[in-house]
Amino acid sequence: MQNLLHNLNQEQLAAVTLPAQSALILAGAGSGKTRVLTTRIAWLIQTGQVSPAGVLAVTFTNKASKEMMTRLSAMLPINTRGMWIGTFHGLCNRLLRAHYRDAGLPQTFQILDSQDQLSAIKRLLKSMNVDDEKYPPRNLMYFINGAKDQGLRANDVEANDDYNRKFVELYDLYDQQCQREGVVDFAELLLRTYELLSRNQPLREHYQARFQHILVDEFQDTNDLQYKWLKLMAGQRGAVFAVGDDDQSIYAFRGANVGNMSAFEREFRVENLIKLEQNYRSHGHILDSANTLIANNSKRLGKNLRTDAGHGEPVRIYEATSDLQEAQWIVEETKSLINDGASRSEIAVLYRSNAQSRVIEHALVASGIPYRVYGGQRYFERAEVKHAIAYLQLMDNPHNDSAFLRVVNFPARGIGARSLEQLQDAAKQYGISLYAAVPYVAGKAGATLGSFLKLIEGGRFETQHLPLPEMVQVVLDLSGLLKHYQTEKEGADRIENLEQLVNAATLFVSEEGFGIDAPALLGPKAQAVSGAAITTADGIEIFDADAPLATVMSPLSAFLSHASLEAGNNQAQAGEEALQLMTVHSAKGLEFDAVFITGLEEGLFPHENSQKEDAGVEEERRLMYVAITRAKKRLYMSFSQTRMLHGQTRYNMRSRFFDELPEEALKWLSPKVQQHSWFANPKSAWDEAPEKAANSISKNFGKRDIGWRIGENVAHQKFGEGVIVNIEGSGGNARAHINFGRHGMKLLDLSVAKLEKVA
DNA sequence: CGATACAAGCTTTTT
DNA sequence: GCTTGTATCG
Repeated sequence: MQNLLHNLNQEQLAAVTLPAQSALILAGAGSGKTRVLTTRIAWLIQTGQVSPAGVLAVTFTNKASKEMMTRLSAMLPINTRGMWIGTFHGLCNRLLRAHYRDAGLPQTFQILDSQDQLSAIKRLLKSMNVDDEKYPPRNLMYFINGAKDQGLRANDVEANDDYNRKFVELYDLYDQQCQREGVVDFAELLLRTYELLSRNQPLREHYQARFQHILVDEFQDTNDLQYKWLKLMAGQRGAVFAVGDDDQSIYAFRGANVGNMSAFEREFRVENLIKLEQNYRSHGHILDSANTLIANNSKRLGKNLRTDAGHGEPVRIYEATSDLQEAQWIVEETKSLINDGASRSEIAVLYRSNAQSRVIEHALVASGIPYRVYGGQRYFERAEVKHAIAYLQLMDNPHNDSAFLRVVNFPARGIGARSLEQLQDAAKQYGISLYAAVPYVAGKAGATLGSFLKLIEGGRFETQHLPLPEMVQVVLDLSGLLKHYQTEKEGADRIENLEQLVNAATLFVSEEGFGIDAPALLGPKAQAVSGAAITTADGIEIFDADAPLATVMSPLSAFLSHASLEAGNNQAQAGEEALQLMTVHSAKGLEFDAVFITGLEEGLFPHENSQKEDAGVEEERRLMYVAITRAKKRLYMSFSQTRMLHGQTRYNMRSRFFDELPEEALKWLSPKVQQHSWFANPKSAWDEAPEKAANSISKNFGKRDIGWRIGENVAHQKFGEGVIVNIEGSGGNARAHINFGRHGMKLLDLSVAKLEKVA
């Protein structure tokens, strides 16, 4: 016990040892949040207040839940694998597998990832003859997910016009299609579980009694449904220990509701609100910058980070003439950091949007600095892996039409659009899956389809008693996927990825505790061995969704869930010591010795799409706050006068966030005010497109007489500072397009407008 | 049925 | 500027 609690500061200790009531922990960046969470669990168990089985710990990412289990294993001499620690989705999957009948799902229900969901929606629109120009599939997906994230079914959604009524109707049809195919999307996992527990009192009471302590990580990221889910799980007695930071709420765009924090405080009658404000990560100037910036937000629970480390170095700010030059500068600074002994993996380059990485990557390649970009394609999302998975899905649940369509003619086996049209007609006519409709197709098409059906059924028969990895290997061969890629020129990588799937299966089997006998648990027997059956007073039999997973689902079903729920690492290039490139969003939760925040320009960061709503800019500011607080020792910020975006050169003003930082913590590397001539940069115009450059230069020379230049900084009485983006006309008729940042783009008559030069 | 051409789109993202 | 998705040709 002494061991467990020593090294905690006052605030942390207070949080860890709170009584068994709901509590809210406001944990600032770098304040030891995960430590408090895991120590709390360990302390509860060690002091005998709860058994490991009485703890439910919920996170958002697999990474976070793994981290929690690892740390907990180090603190306690127990097997954490059996504990209920996981993501919202992972835990719901487990519950639904155990109670699939009550939840109204087939035992082998499968999980759609976002890709699958979108294609399912496209398929629905097509079969319903809906104009996908008028009702874009993507919008329908947002609509459906948005509704589900609020806990709303189609008939709960209010629609006030025909357009929305159509969306609601399609939402309903989409749900029907999923039900027919035995598939659920991510939001459905949560909603189904929520509905299951709302509806089924004995089941609800069972879990409510079981989980006396519920701990939630990153609480600020919960959406409405997750909040309701927690409320339901906790019941009247459960103690919810919520850890979060309202200043780091950056996922409102996908349904996260920071308001859940204050709602929680109220509705869970929180008596203990503890703030963790001691920061162990960043030096003073960096922290001051973060604090000063975030103070500009209005809706905050209120928190100020402090550090014992001194001021440290000032925040370095650099103004580049072009995005190209900004990248160049990053390379130079990185080189000198490495020269001074910095480790490449301890340096991060952050940007607001992915498109910005290209210029930087270019410069890095040219200079030979190894780097790693986060956010690329993930293992289970690769086309060839998805194909292999689709074969496995069909063997486990043949009614999954998405899987069927993905591989029915891949590798090519002569089943074209015409055959499929016949098949789809038959399926629609009888209201059955494509797989089930195959016997209804006559002629040659029917025969070819029939042989595909035999392929799947043969595969299932052949592999039914094999351990999972061997099953995967057989499917790779039988499907013809390996052969297909062998004949393809660039198939080597794909074959390697496919072979990797066998390894992934092996690893999965050993990690999740599916022993060699696991296939014996397939089918209805699975429940009989769980040994956790409960009979309630009303005689309802309940099987507790207890670990190991092997007791509630077959290895194949489990592996397929795993593939959907954990798409795998998204690090592009693994291996050596490399510079870290990522969006600010993906940097959340990470820390680095040195951090570059790049592209700090009005329109980019804060992003233009966010500027319409007030709440939008506040979220951008929180995003900036997250970015700043990633840095331990050194922080750079940069912006550029010109930037290529969507194939066009844009002239941006520096971000408003610079005006919200404490001047005394900053050091401007380039003069704060500089001549804004793009002639000054020999690379920008001349080298790239000689013709274009000549044009704009002659244009510019032509405008000399008006006294204004493209790219020049100006000030307007009403609109404030802006940049001249373009000049049209000449002499007394000259008009200028001026980007006033937060006031937008204006077209002003130069002979009339009262403009001042900003030196 | 497969390969190639052109148009449209384009913040952030985990599960 | 580049990627993605569909339309058309062979």
